Amino acid sequence: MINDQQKRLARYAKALGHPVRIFVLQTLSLQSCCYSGDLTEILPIAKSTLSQHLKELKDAGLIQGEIEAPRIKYCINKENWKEAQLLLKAFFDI
Amino acid sequence: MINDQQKRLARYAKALGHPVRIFVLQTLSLQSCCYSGDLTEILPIAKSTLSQHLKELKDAGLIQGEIEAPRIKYCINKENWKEAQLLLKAFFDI
DNA sequence: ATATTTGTTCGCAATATTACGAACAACCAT
DNA sequence: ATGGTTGTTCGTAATATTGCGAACAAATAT
Repeated sequence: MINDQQKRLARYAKALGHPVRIFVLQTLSLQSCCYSGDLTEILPIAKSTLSQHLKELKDAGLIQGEIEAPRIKYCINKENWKEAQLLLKAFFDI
Repeated sequence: MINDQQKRLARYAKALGHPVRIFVLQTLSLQSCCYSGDLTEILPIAKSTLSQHLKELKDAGLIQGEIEAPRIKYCINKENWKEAQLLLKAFFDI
């Protein structure tokens, strides 16, 4: 009934469905990458909460983390970012 | 910290974050309007569940309902649809 | 070895989401 | 008036989300 494209689009949209995650993605796409600590300094939430939001974005495939001990460098997952962009574009240009 | 645009974008994205709601919006934008009953016939969910999803989309401002007794005609809310489109476009074209 | 930095995981709580069936309200037709 | 159609609302249940602090793990620095 509901196809895979619709499910993937909904999955991406769900990941975008929180102000903090929008902010994180905007930050990442403006400066290509950043560290979790950079975000903790700016955002008025506990680091454990931020960690959950980052996990949410990771699970959705929109970002990826690279260990740069002792920190973790987060970047946009360009491939999936592109897919989300295309799915949303197709959706709105119906 | 987090501005109004980011909140509105997250609000729209959240509304798009379920396959059923994606399907409903696609249907509505392809045929401009439709009745709730049309969707109930196609979708494998209870009518009360569909009603909840429609309410969700209405609360987010993406659709609007017009009484055509005894049915209700649902249409895209073009103004807010446009806003969502522009916010998402700006977001991905960063 | 010990302490510091960085970020995740755990435990908990409050609230939201998703889903269903039954009951209800509004309107039309007979 | 009685019955049929349409869709919402209510009650309930299971699960997910959001958020915090404390505890933990991994690596570096002293």
